[in-house]
Amino acid sequence: MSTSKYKGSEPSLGCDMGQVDEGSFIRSYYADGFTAGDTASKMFLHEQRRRLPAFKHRMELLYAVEKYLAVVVVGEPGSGKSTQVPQFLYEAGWAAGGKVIVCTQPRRVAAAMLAHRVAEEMDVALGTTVGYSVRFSDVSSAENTRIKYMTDGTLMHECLADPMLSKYSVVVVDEAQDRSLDTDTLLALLKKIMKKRKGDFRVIISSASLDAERFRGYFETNDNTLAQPEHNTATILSISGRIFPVDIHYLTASCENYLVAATETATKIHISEGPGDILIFLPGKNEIEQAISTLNDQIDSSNNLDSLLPLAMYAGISAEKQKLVFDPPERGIRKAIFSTNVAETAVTIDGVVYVVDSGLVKRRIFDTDTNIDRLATLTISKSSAKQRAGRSGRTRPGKTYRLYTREAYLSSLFPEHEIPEICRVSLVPMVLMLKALGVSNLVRFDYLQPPPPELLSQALELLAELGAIDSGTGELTPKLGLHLAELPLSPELGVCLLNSVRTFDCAKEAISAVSMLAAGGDPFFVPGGQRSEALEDKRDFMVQEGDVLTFVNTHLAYLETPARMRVKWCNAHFLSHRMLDQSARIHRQLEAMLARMGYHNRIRSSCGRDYKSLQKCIASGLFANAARLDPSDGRRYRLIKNGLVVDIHPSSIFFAADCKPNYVVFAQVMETTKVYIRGISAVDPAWLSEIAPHYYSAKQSNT
DNA sequence: TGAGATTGC
Repeated sequence: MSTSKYKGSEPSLGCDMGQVDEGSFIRSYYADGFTAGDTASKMFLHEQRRRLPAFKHRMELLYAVEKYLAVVVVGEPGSGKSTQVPQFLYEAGWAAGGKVIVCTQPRRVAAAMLAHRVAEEMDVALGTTVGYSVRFSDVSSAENTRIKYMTDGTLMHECLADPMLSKYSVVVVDEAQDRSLDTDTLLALLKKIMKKRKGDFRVIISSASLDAERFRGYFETNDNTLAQPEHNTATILSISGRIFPVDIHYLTASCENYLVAATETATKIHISEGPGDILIFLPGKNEIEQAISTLNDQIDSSNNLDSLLPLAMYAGISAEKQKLVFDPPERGIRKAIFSTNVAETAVTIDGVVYVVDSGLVKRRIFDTDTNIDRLATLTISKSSAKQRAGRSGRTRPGKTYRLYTREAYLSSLFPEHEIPEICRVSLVPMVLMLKALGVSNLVRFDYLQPPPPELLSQALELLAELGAIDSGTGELTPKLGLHLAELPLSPELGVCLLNSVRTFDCAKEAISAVSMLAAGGDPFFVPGGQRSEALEDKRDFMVQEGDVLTFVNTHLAYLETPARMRVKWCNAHFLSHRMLDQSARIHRQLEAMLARMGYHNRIRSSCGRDYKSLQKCIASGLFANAARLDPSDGRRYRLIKNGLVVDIHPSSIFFAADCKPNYVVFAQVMETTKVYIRGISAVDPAWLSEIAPHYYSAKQSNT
């Protein structure tokens, strides 16, 4: 790199290499297309397996699992731990007697890909000896599957039906360093199970970073009736990875505008460095679109940037655009992929040799003073920065350009780790799960890391308001509370759903409403060039009662469209097929769950044109999210619970309406550029006190 | 009046 802005490089950094490492195998699986029956490829796979670093530690691992109840495996990326550890356990007999070895992942795709890979290595059909089970797709057999990949959320929910996880002999919790709320909750449950199952159960915690001692200490117990020969119950095992060096470059002085710096760095890499794609980490979609448009202008006005191709990558991007990101570029073309942190862990893009890191991320922060989520742009942690850098060295030595100084990086501005979710998100799902499993004292519960008390009390308060927790005993209410723990929904939406079959007889519409809100709401997209056409189309679906009924209308129209026509239909109406497809899957799952809960003869009930019962049903779950039009202003609202002034989100049908309803309930409130409410439904204030007298008699004085 | 990070049951 010729630029003088950067200096020095750091000693090489642990990062991915693997020809067969976990992350990139989906590509080898699909692209190379070698099949399990092919002798040459079988030998190739076998040979690859033996070359993995994990293979050298096979005996050591099996010895540790024999001797200790909990083993923390520290394996660098590319070590093969996620594919090999379950196979070693299987070969050593841990699946004997019909027991199952389960390996959990934080993300669905990872679970599916790993199962594909391991089935291939073991030369079995997927869904037989090796399978996986994630939301919406169970490719496993209750009789035959011995190695099962799952998401940690799925396994956690299995505890409701089988609290001792009695089918399983070993649970491998992979990627534990992610510290998602589900992972932390699952680890706490596994510790309880480990103590109760007296020696016939093992937990393996697999983590990439240096949190090993925390995990080991957590699983260590002094109960010497549990451990085999010694008094230890937990140990640590390290597996080295395969490492390509990554050169890290820092700015010599902090930059004023990171977007300008990002595009400049990309063009300089393009002009002065060898082949390889560039991955640029930016905090959000807006920043990405802005950087790409700047870069496109530069490409248009310059002769030597012809072969640079800017692309965008973020979670909500269309399948079409996503394909461009993953497909290899044409010969002689270099991709410059501007991405959010999806590319940090969730997806792997092959061919990346250069990384440009803005050092920023957008993250949701829950403000316990106002009970409002804020989407804030924050400095990443040092472990995130290392993870991002590692993305440049997956296939050969790489280079990473950090758009901040080395001094800044080493300072406390960049924290060592991300704050784990248990300390910063709503704890409602965890509280429901623990209560459902009979944990009565949540404050004194044995967590891996105790959550802040404000978050715990906020969750308990909300659940009590909704009637899921008995405020006298503090236990889950027998029917509502337990059902809410089972449903894959926020408790507010869960209450809407259950009330639709219990009281309001509008299940058909309510399932649609809840599925749409659970899938993220707003299915309408408004492309820059075709604003008026898109808004015109949206008007056809609009219902004046509000966004939620508009979503229901759209969802029902989608379901009535024949499956093979749906993509086309969505494109023609400026609707997100991804979102509507997701809500249709949720819809099917919720119908099935209601039937299993004994409401099978109520799930077809429909309110038809009687929108009032549907609106009341929505309000019955969202009553605490109520707002009143500010009469002095006529376009902003005040939250009834705390008087906070909020704005209508521009995606709402009420945003541009001349006459706005006096009272509304909403599905979400979040502070971005302003405090916005979205997923809005008009209500009659009399319904609120009718539906939730306990809530509104107490709060009356505030309004 | 003017807009969005990400994952999961």
